[in-house]
Amino acid sequence: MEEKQQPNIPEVFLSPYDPQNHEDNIYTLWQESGFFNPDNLPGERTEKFSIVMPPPNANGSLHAGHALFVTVQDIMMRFERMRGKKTVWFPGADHAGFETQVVYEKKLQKEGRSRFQMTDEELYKEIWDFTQENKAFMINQIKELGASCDWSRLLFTLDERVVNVVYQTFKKLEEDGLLYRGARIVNWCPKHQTSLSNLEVDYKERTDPFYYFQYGPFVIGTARPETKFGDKYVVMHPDDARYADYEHGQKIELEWINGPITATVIKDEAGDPEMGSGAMTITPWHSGVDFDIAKRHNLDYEQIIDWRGKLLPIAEEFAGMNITEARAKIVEKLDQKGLLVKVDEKYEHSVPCCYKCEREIEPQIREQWFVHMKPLAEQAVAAVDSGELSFTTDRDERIFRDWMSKIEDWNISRQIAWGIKIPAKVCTKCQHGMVDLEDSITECAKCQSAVEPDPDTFDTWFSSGQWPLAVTDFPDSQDFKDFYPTSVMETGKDIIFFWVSRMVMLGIYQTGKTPFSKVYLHGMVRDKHGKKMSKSKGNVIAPSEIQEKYGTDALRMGLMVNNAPGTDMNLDPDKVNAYKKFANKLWNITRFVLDNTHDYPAGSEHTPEDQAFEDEFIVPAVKEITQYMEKDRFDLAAEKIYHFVWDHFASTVLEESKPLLAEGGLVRASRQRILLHYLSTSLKMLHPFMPFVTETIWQELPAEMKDHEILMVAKWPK
RNA sequence: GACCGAUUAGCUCAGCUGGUAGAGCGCUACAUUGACAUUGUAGAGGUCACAAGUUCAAGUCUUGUAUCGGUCACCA
Repeated sequence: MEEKQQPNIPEVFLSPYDPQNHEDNIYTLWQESGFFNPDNLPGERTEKFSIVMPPPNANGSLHAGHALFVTVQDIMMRFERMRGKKTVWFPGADHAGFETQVVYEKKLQKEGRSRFQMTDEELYKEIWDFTQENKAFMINQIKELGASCDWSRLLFTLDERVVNVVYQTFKKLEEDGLLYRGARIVNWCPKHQTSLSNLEVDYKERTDPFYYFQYGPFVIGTARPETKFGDKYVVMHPDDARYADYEHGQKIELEWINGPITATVIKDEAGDPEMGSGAMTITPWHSGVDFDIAKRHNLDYEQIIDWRGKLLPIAEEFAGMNITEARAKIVEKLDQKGLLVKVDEKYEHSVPCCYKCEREIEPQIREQWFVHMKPLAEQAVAAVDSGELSFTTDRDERIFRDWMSKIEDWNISRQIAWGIKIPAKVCTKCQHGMVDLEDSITECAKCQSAVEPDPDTFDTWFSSGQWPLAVTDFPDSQDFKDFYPTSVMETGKDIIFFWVSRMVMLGIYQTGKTPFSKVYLHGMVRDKHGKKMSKSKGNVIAPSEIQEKYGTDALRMGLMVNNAPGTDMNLDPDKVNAYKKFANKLWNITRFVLDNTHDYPAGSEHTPEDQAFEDEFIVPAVKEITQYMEKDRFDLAAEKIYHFVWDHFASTVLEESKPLLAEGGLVRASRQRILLHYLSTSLKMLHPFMPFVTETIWQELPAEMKDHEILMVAKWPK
């Protein structure tokens, strides 16, 4: 009884583990050690291991998805660091072009302001200040998650180094004939006043009326009567027997919305005889399919709807109306003229919408920069074929190949202020575009007319696609030589096309090598019932709140255990709580071990029984866990360690040790040795998952137990 | 339209190359001045969606069916 009041343990173990008391200090310890930086790591390290962090958007606070990727990548980093590799994790922050501008526009709206009342320069300046503030906040949150990244290598996606790489690539694409500027159909968002890439368009299911109109001798169908003012071509399949009497190019006089017009018959394979009457009119300015037909036959095209979604003067009495208002009135007028044949009220189709505001996309023709993707995609696929690039699941590889096989040219121009300026001049007369990094071009190369700077910015993903190059400081730096290609790209499966595929293509394009040799994709983090987290549902789980309540280590374990890679995972606070208890279990195990080993005679040998015990249990456990780690099965490794520590170490080894320790002599010493070995092995294997509590305990252990004074760089057990 | 995934305990999910099922939470009973109540012990609860096939043996492989979910493409 008396002895219990003076246990032989550091005082800190007398009360339960409290994460709040230790996490900040431990992170400071790591940071001050300098070991986040590969140049400072102890020992000889030849094999390299590097990860480029997907830079979080500097426009808000971290969500559960961030917590997941930080955890997964930190586990990879800590594991490889302990295995003696020269490790570096490059952190970053993303200006996130359109995303951030949308966030900021909402903020402006709340304040009763609008981006359209400001100059681009004013807007840019305000968003800059906004992101810098968020960036600092966000970096702090990443640190709180325990991220062992090298902050001396932090990069922001608008830093000069990034801009330089992007400009060099832009120039090279032009020189290689892979870049063109042209008037093409783009996805135009009338609300955000910018074009979007195909990936930024969502298709929404709608049921709308579908109208059939008498168009001269033909019946044509449409869901969009408001685009039909300029339709003066009627298209049908060349083999459609119903229209055999009509010649390609034949002119037909007919009555249309605002009076008589002359229509021209066009025979084109795009006409689908199965669809409606088999005849259709086309609106090349506002439809991709129609645009292609018009190009094939060199037809005229004219803009019907303006950039804000209102009808232009060609609509005569309907000019200035927005399209939804005009639609009903146009139908009414055609009906009065006896040209409305019938209406199908239940026409189901999907319409393209802006992925941010859900407003319908209005296809428009606009001069934009495009990149020819096919040659780039071919190289990317070749890298997968050769094994230079691999995916952790076959499924992801198939998805990647499939997308590459039907890739289309990429519109990289955006009409937003918040982004990297496109370094180009545009002819004021013929619209010819010229790449101009030096800002030295003063007249059009084609027609010698005056030029002006291209007002547009790059699609964020065009610069993000070159992130591994910028981060490693392509082309001449030591980092580039040491760490490119990086070891693994770990990111969300939702951006495999947006980001991963573009990095692969542009990385190979610039260096001849894939930017990373392996792709590990994680799924979405959902709430405990598998529902998507959203502010409107009120089920958003903020990582910081979980950390405050259960500790960072518990959150990390909760995100890893029982969550197979690549699948969506549910975050349940009760599950996190289980790992808070686990951290405390480890804490109390340590308390018991230290209390019973203070008199351990250093260097004493095992009894044969204890040696056999070690061989039978510790050795295979370490082997199995290490194999899981090597296969990126952190979910299985975490669970295995959990059971090793709780069910085997605590419940079995420790309990069985109690009588043996009481025996004294060699039996006691041998058992002490086992307990110490179990403890240090457990701490090491658990460290990648629960870095804070394991390092906190490590700092309290006697020096003779450690192969390095900091657990983060201690040796992974064998 | 094309492709993909899922269907395992009350809930949310693991289960690798085939050998009669696991985790967390929840539930029941008992214990407890003991390293730890952020505990321990014991227990209830699953014909692993359905059908057929391969096999000595299938949650695990093959085929089909049903239900749910996702991605891509497209529509005059």
